[in-house]
Amino acid sequence: MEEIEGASALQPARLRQTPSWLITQTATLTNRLISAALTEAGATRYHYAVLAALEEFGPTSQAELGRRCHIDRSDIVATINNLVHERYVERRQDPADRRQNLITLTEAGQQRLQHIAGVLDGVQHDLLGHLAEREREALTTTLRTILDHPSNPENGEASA
Amino acid sequence: MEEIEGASALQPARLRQTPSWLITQTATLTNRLISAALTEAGATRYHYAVLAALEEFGPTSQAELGRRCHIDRSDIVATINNLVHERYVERRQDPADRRQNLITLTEAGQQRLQHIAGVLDGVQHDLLGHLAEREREALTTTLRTILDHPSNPENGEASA
DNA sequence: TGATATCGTTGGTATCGCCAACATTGGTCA
DNA sequence: TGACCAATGTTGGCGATACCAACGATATCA
Repeated sequence: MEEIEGASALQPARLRQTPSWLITQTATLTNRLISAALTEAGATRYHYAVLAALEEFGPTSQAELGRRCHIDRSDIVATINNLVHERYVERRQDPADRRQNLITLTEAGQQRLQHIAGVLDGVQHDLLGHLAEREREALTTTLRTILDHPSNPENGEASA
Repeated sequence: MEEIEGASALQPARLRQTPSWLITQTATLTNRLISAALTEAGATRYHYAVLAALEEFGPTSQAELGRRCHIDRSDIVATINNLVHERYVERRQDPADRRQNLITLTEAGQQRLQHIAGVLDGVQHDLLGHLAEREREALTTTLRTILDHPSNPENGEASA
């Protein structure tokens, strides 16, 4: 073992001083852990987002689901297809507006959501378990602040 | 305007209470801003990472660049091809170890790095400019802590 | 009625991260 | 020395994520 793997992996300081870089780097790590856990559970993050939205808001159209979860309409289609196939949601046309599909969470879908949430809790523990409680809270607060700021295109439009 | 775009985009509370979700969500926003800025500049994040590594560590082999920047060997190839074509780096075989290519930063590459860094600074300002200085520092500190933790596979291997 | 907008859907694009395989080269060990 | 293993660069591919463009069907508004 002439060369230790980790020892040669010193990152350029410039990258470690670039917050936006740190964010994406952390997200890469997070995604790796989340994907591994979710893949094992046969789910994706889109699944989790959609199920969570349905639980909280009840039957919702696909377009609305996309807006709430920041997922493109076209990606919602595949996600719903998948969830329908596994009987976690039901898709039916809205009689009041036949352009829309109303997506409904099933009982199995409700349980599915609980299970996925548990998986994510595990990942969260691996990822943030070593942080002080205050630090963890500060992190989520800061991230929410960033996401709610007008620099996020999602927020800029609403005028009233 | 019967329905305001932003108003219907209320995220499920469950997502806003899941730190790992917030991280990836923030990263998505960050990537969107970064990609837009970098695309306009004709660069990618791989370009930035590689140029930064070359500036800091001098001529480096492709494999070593990959390890330092957490980029796969195969992706380094395309990145270097691109940078060579634009004359930002030079690729030549290492006479001391003919398996390796030594990648060298050119003068133009140095300036290129400065330019990209400026672009990223702008994004950073849009993204984090509204945070208090202390909050921004706490964020980078926390993210570095997460990245340096053993939950990151990159850190686990090195034993000595 | 005609113009406009929304919805679901299909299909395509780009980045990113990763993996398998191969030939070349270097180092190690019997 | 020769056999074996490791590292490198390269090619090709895969899957997840995040988009965008366009279409037909439907709804709404002037």
